Amino acid sequence: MEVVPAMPDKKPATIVRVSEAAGVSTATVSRVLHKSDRVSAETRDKVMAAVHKLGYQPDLLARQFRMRRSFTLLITVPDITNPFYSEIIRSAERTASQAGYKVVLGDTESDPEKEDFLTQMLRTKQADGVLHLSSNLPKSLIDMDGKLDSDIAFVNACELINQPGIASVSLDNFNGSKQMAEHLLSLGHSEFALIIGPRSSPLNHARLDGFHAAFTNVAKGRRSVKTIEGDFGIESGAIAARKILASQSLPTAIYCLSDEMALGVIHVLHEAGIDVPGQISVAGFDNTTYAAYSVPPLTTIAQPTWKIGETAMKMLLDLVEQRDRKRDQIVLGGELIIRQSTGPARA
Amino acid sequence: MEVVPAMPDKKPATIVRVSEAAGVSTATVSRVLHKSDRVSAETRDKVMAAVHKLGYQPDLLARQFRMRRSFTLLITVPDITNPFYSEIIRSAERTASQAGYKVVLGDTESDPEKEDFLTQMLRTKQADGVLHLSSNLPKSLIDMDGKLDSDIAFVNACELINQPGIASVSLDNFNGSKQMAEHLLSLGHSEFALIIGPRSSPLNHARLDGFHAAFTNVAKGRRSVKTIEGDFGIESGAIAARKILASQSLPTAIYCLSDEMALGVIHVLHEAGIDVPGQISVAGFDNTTYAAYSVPPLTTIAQPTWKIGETAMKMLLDLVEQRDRKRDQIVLGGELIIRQSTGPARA
DNA sequence: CTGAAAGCGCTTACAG
DNA sequence: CTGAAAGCGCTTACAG
Repeated sequence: MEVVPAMPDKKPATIVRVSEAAGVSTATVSRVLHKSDRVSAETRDKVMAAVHKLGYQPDLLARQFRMRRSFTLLITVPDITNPFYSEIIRSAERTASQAGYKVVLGDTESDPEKEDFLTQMLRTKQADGVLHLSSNLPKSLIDMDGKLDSDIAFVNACELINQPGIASVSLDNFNGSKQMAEHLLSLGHSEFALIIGPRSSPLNHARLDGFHAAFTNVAKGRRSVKTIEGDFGIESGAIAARKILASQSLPTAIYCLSDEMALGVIHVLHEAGIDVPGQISVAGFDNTTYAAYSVPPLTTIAQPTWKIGETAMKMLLDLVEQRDRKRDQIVLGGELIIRQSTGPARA
Repeated sequence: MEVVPAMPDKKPATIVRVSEAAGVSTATVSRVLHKSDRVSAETRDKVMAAVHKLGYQPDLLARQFRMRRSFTLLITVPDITNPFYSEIIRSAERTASQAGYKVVLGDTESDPEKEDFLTQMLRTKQADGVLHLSSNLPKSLIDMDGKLDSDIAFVNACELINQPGIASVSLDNFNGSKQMAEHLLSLGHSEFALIIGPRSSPLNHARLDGFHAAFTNVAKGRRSVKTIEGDFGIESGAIAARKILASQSLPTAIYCLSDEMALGVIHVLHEAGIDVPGQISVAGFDNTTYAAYSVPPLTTIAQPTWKIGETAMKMLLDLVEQRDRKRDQIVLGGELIIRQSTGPARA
């Protein structure tokens, strides 16, 4: 015969009911559940038995309220659609969840208003800290001297805010770009088109400086560099490529400051029947998954995305749990990955 | 002369301090802030003045606790790295935030354990509802009869759970796949390789059935279909392509049940010097951004990602706010997009 | 090792 | 239209 299960109470069990069932105080239940300090094994067993019997799930909203923190960390992402960020997010998320924190992803679409709206979560206590992947300092986190409020657990990564004293992890953009320029020069290129990100992004400067730093005095005289602005997205790369094709003389190499833009460029060149790298070499920056699978596979600068996400999140956790107030600025090295999209300059 | 700003209080203002400053009760402040019902204009002005003067930011953790909801919605994403989901997430997120809800993204990596862990958030009140993009029913949401707990605000999308009575929005996979098969047949193809997703995914069945339904009795006799399992990701497409190349006879068309896999296939064919579509046609499914920019551009079935995300999120909001308990199952049509990766079968 | 009790900052019947 | 007051479910000094 089947035993008909008793109709369970509609309301979920609370800590009070657990404490009654176990014959202890709510303080003891709380201690068993969260800090194993000084609870007798016997008491612990009684409590755990009651927890299981009642199917108790703590009301985390109450706990968060009481403890004045949400155990939630915010990541503000400029473009959730860009695979470069996906990997950073994934590693940051893993690091956070191992430490018992949830992650909220905010897709800002590079809009300062949205960044501002999202970072309000820190002021309203809905997030304990933020990993900010943008060079804009959100208004909502500024204190009266116009600087980042020092009470806020804030880590900046990838795109850096131009202000001292902010914890950050970023790539050595200068040297990454310099390596790429050296590679291109070694292949005999001298007529370049550069597709850069939005002018507002400080990234462009470091990468442009690195690029120019590669030219020796000899090379300087003969080079020509045409610069076009994109937004790091694939479509902007395609648009820029069409502009290049419409111009008088074609460059021998197109260097894009993101893989996405490079993918857009390769697409348009293929459409126009131009061989890559036979007629024009194309290079990117980031080494996203698609760079490796592109046709032809893309020469690029690999960012250590996994390490960036993990390092930045660890710094944030240190800040949140106040283990550390050092506010380090960490710069990681990039690596030149030579694939088939670059080759000797055409005669 | 500069006025030195007074040292502000360390602690943020509370509703009590606002009520004191405004000379009203906390009840009135709360009413002004959240429900405009029956508050005199005069009182409202006094309260708002106090709010601004003190720079009051409500403690949302307290509010959430008191109201027994978090105004947070969870989206469980099988693979945050797949651009197909990015668009769905973006539209769902916009819909939610317009309604005043935050969105938490959980990257499950198709792991039922992680799905289960994340959906615990509904039990602990950290999320008011979930948009679940997976065909696994999370253990933590099951009630005693082994079915989805009807108290949970749950909407299923894309990959569907095989159980009746669950609100969902999905694509007409059968007819999408059938259209693709008809396109391929019209080009004279008869030797096919099919790269499918993981066997555990019910999607495969609908798409396989649709594919086979396109064959007339006449065509049936002459066709050959070889099936290889992938995981919808780009690398699994590349691996499958290498298997195909290693086999005795090459198919005339490779139909992949995701664009990502198709991109992996095209990459490997290019590497092997095989012309697409001259020697082998390649087709995908999803119409992600990269499908359009692929070299050659990819023939695929467009999913209305924007509409899926928006519709699913609206259903979830209806459930959460109890406007609706209908639990509709919505099926949206796909669209065949013919690009240059498919062509006439080689002789 | 354990308990009694205060209190976190809100919202919401209830009463007027 | 407004106020006094209860109470949401926890955690944490404090005391023993």
